[in-house]
Amino acid sequence: MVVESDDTDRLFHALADGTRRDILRRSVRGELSVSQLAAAYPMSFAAVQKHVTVLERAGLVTKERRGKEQLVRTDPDAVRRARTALEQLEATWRGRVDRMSQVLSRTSATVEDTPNERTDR
Amino acid sequence: MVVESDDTDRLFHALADGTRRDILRRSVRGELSVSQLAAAYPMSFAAVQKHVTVLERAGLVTKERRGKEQLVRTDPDAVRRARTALEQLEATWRGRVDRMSQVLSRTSATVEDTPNERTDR
DNA sequence: CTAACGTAAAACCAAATGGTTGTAGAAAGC
DNA sequence: GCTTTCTACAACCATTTGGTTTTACGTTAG
Repeated sequence: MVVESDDTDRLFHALADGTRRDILRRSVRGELSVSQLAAAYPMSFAAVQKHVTVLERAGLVTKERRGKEQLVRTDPDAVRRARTALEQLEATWRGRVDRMSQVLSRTSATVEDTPNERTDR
Repeated sequence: MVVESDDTDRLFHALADGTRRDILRRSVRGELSVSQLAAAYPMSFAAVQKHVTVLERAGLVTKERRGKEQLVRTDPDAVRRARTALEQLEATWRGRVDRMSQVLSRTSATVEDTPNERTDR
C-alpha cells in the first residue's frame, strides 16, 4: 500500500537544495561529467558527487559511463512526475480525487499512504 | 539578487515529508485546530506543532486564532507557487527561459541565484 | 609501463531534522 | 475561583545531512 510516500519524500528532498536544482538545470543535455559539474561549484568534488547521488536516488538524474567519465543527464520525465505529485496534492481539494485514484489504482499503486491515527495517548 | 533560493528550499523541504503533505491535504478547508490535527497522527502534539511551523515558514499554511484554538489553513496559492517553481525549472530546458525571466524581472525578482564558480582548488 | 585523470567509497565532523518530555500562559468551562 | 484545554517554547536526544579529507581503483594518455 505504501508506495508513493518514500518516493515523494526523496523527490522533494532532492529538490530542496539550490545546488541540486542547479545541477538539474545544467544536466538536461546530458553532456556534463561529474567532474565538469563539480568544477562549477565552490565545494569539493566529493560533495558534488553526493548531490548527484541524491538526485539519482530520487530518479531525477541518470548516469551514463563514457570511458573514464560519468555523464549526468536529468530525466525530464522525473521532473514531470514531481509536478504530477503536486497536482495530485491539489487535486485532493478540488474534487478530482475520486476519478484520479480510480485511474491510478488501475495502473499501479501510486496513491500516498495516510499515517495511522494514534491509538495510545 | 538571491531571492528565490531560500524560499524554494523551504518550500520543497516542507513538502518532503509525508505527515506534512497530509496536514496540507486536511487543512484546505481551514476548520481544523492544531490539536485536532495532532490527534490524527501517531506522534506527540509538539511534533505536529513543529510540522505546522515548518509548513508555515514555507508559506504553505497560515494560522488563524479562534479563541482558545489555532485553526490551520493551507494556502492553495502557495502550492501553486511550488508547481510554478517546478515549471520554471522545466522551462529552463525548453527555451522559454528568456521570455520568462523578462516577464519576471518586470514584476519582482524571483529568478533563482546560481552558485558561484569555485575560484580556489 | 607509468603517470595522470575521473570516480567511488570510507571516515570523520558540525549543524540541522524529527522526535521526545516538561513547563508555562491564555482562554473556556464548571 | 479553579480546573481543564489548547498552545507555545525550551531542553534534550538520536539520526540525517552536507560538507571535508583520504584512500583505492579503473581508464586514458604519454
